[in-house]
Amino acid sequence: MANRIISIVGPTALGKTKIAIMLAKKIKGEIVSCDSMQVYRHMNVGTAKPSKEEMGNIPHFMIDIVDPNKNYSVALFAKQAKICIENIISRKKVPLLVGGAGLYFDAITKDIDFVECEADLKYREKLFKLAKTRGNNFVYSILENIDFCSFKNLHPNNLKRVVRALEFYHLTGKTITQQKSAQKTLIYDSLTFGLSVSREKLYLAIENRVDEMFRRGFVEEVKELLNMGVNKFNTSIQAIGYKEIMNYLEDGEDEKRLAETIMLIKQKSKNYAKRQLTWFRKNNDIRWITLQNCYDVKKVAEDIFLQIKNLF
RNA sequence: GCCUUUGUAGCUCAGUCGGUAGAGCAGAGGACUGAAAAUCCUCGUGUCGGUGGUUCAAUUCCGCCCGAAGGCA
Repeated sequence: MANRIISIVGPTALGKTKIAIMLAKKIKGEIVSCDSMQVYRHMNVGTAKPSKEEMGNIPHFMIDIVDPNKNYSVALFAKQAKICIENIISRKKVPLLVGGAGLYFDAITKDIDFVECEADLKYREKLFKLAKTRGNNFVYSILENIDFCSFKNLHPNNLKRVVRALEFYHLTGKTITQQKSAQKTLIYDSLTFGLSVSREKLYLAIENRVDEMFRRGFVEEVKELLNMGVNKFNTSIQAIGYKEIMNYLEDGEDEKRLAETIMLIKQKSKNYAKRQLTWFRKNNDIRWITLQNCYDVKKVAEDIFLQIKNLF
């Protein structure tokens, strides 16, 4: 029997973090963040990371574990998060997996088996250049004879994935398709709750959250990152908000452009929320909780508690 | 008051030498196995500002009206 964990997923800005903390207090839970950007240190405001006070005395894992000028990946996340979960279980506490990063979530709950395979940046670069000179279709066509299944599934313009599929074969001699089919049985049995609201309310909540981030010093946070030597090639700065503010700062500050930047960030966040929903909606194991009000965090925590209290 | 420019999709704008129109963004839906807050795919009928006129046919040409921007007085 797989180990039981509780998960809370859903689009950004619905209060997953707060709900998880409330729930953790009721069931002796410990939180494992499932977020691709909260892993970075010094990125607090823009990732809506919970503060020490908000965390209360609930232990949090997979937050602040890597410097923003270092590269991180799902594979590393999966490896480290599983260790965290094991430790929590061994302490007889309940692991609460919380976050909105779909692939990261699947990596844990579907136990994706990432074989040892570092990135080969030079090979990637070579393929990208090839695509530039000879076109996306040319690189795409290379894949046809190597991994026909991926070839069929990928679109030629999705260069990033086409290149990754080729890179994977280049490094391991196996195809991504072969890796996918070599699934193991699941280690964890996740009882997963998904949060949702009407699109209108979701978008409103996102706008409010972005405004709040700027009140809390989002711009200053980005400046500090730049001072630390973080640059546009770091994965961390690709987070929504960070790259936009970085562009804004490059041309000198100005009130009108700041307003435009804020608008842009709101827009990108909405686009992202939409993608998160697309990811989670296809997951049939999720128990959806439809919020009437985005700020009624307490009620949702109570609701989830009622559904799980008999399990522990 | 006069002159000029301008009014086309929710927004920014193309375009039609007269045969009722299309991009980007937004929006909606979808994909996703080592960058994933990334990357990518699909979806475009709108009184072409209003109203008269010319014409077989006007969003396109002409007149008038209304709105916007700029210039001259």
